[in-house]
Amino acid sequence: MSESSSFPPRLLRTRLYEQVAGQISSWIDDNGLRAGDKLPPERELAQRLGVSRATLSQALVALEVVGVVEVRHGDGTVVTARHQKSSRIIEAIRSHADRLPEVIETRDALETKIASLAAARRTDDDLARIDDALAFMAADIEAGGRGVEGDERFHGAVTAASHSLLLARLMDEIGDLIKETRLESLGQPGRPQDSLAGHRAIAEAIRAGDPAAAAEAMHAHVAMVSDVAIIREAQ
Amino acid sequence: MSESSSFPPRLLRTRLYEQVAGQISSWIDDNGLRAGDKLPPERELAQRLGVSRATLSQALVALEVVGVVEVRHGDGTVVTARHQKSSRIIEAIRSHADRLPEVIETRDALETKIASLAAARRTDDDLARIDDALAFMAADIEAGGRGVEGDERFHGAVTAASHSLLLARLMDEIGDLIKETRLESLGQPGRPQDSLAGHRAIAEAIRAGDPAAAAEAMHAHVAMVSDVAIIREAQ
DNA sequence: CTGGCTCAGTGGCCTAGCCAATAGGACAAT
DNA sequence: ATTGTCCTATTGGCTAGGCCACTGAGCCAG
Repeated sequence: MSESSSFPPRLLRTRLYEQVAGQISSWIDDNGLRAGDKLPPERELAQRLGVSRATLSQALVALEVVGVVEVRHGDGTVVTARHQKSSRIIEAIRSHADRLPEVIETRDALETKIASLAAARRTDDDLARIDDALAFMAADIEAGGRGVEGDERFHGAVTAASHSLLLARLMDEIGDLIKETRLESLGQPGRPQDSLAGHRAIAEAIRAGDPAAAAEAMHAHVAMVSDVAIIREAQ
Repeated sequence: MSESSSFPPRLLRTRLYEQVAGQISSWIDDNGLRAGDKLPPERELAQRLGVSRATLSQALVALEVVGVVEVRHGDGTVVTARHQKSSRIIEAIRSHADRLPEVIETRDALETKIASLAAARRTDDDLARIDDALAFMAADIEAGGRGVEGDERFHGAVTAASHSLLLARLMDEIGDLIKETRLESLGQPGRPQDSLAGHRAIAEAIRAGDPAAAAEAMHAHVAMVSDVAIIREAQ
C-alpha cells in the first residue's frame, strides 16, 4: 500500500527559542548589521522580546552553533562574518524555484566525480548494494510505482562505493534539494523506465571498473533529469 | 614582519554547555546508542553531569541544532538517525591526515565545474576581479611572498563568476580544508610561480568563454596541487 | 608611556518552581 | 475484541531572581 505523500501538514510545533533565534536573525538582516556589530545586552534583549533570559540564552546558543553570532563573556554578543552564508543559502535557494538549474549543476559536478571514483574503487560488496538498489527500483516500477526510493538507494550506494567521506557529506548536504528534483523527474510518464536504464548503464561501467565511462553515464543521467526541470521552468 | 605561526595556544575557553554537549555526544557513541534510543530525563542527566537543568538544556539545544538528538516535549530526548554524519565527518577528516586526497578529489569535482560555468557566464566585472586577483598574487610573489592570499582570491573570484550560489556554498563548506592544502602546496619551492601560471591559463580560458578549456585548465591546476599532497603522504 | 587598580557592564550558571505535552493504563462503550 | 475517553505520572518548556566571573575603559602611580 503505497502511501500518498500528502498527509496532514504535521503541524510543526516550534519551541520558543527557535522563534527567538529567527527573530534575532531577521532583525540582524533588517537592520543591516554587519560582522562585528553588537547585539543589545541579554537582559535588554530578553525584555524586548518578552522572554526570559534563559530562553534567550538558548536562542543564542542555537545561533552560535549555526555560526551567526559569537557570544563573548563579559563583552557582549557580536554578529559573525559568516552570517549571510551557510544555512541561509539553502533557504534562499528553496524559495527561488528558478534555482533548480543550480541544483542540477551541482549534482552533476559531484556525482560525475563520484561515479568515476566508484568505478575505480568499488568492492564486491559495493557492487552488491548497487545491484540491490537496481532490483528494488525495478520491482517497484514493475508494480506501478515511480521508483523514487530505489532511485535514492541507487545514488546512495554509488556514493558509498566512491569511498569518499567528503563527497558523501556534500551530497548529504544537498540531499533535500535533490529529492525535490527527483520527485519532479520521476513524476513524468515514462521517466522511471528511462531512469532505470540510465542507472543500469552507470552500474555496468562501475562493474567494469571504467571510470571514464561511469562518469559519462552519470553525466548523461543527470542531464536527462535536467531536461525535465528546465522544461518545467519554461512553463 | 611575517609572524611565526606558533604562538601561545590561545588557550580556548569553553562554555559549560559545550563540554556537556561533548560528553553527551561521546556517551552516545560509547554506549552504542542508535537512532530512536532515549537519553535519560533532563533532571536525572543534569544531576549526573553535575550541572543545572538550564545548562543541560543549552547543551541539548546545541545538539539539536547540529542534528544529533531530537527533544520531544513530554516524551523525552531521542538520538537522531543523522547522528554520525554531518559535523563529525569534518572532524574525522581533519584528524586523519591521510584524508588529504579526498579534499583534492572534492575540490577537483567542484572547481572543474565551476571553471566551466565561469567561462560560460562571466561578466566583465567578474573578469576584472579575476584579473585583480592575478595581479595581486603576481605582486606578492614578486615581493618574495608565497601568494597564498592571491591564490585564495583567485579561486574566490572564479567561484563568484560561476554565478552558482549552491556551488559557492559547498566550496565555502570545505574552505578550511582547502586552505590547508593550499598552504602545503605553496610552501614548496617554485610552486607559487607554477600556480600563478596555472591561474593564468584558467583565466584566459574563462576570458575566451571556452568552458571545456577552462575545465581542463582547472583540472590540471588541481592535479598539480595534488602531486604535492601525495608526495607528502608517501613520506 | 607603561603597568596596576577599580568599577560598571555583560554574560555564565544556578536554584526553585509552575506550566504544558505525552504516553500509557484503566475503564466504559460498542 | 476493538475503540474511544479519561486520568495521571513522567518529562520537557519556560520563567523569575540572584550571584559569580570576565571584559574593557578610565584613572592613577611610577
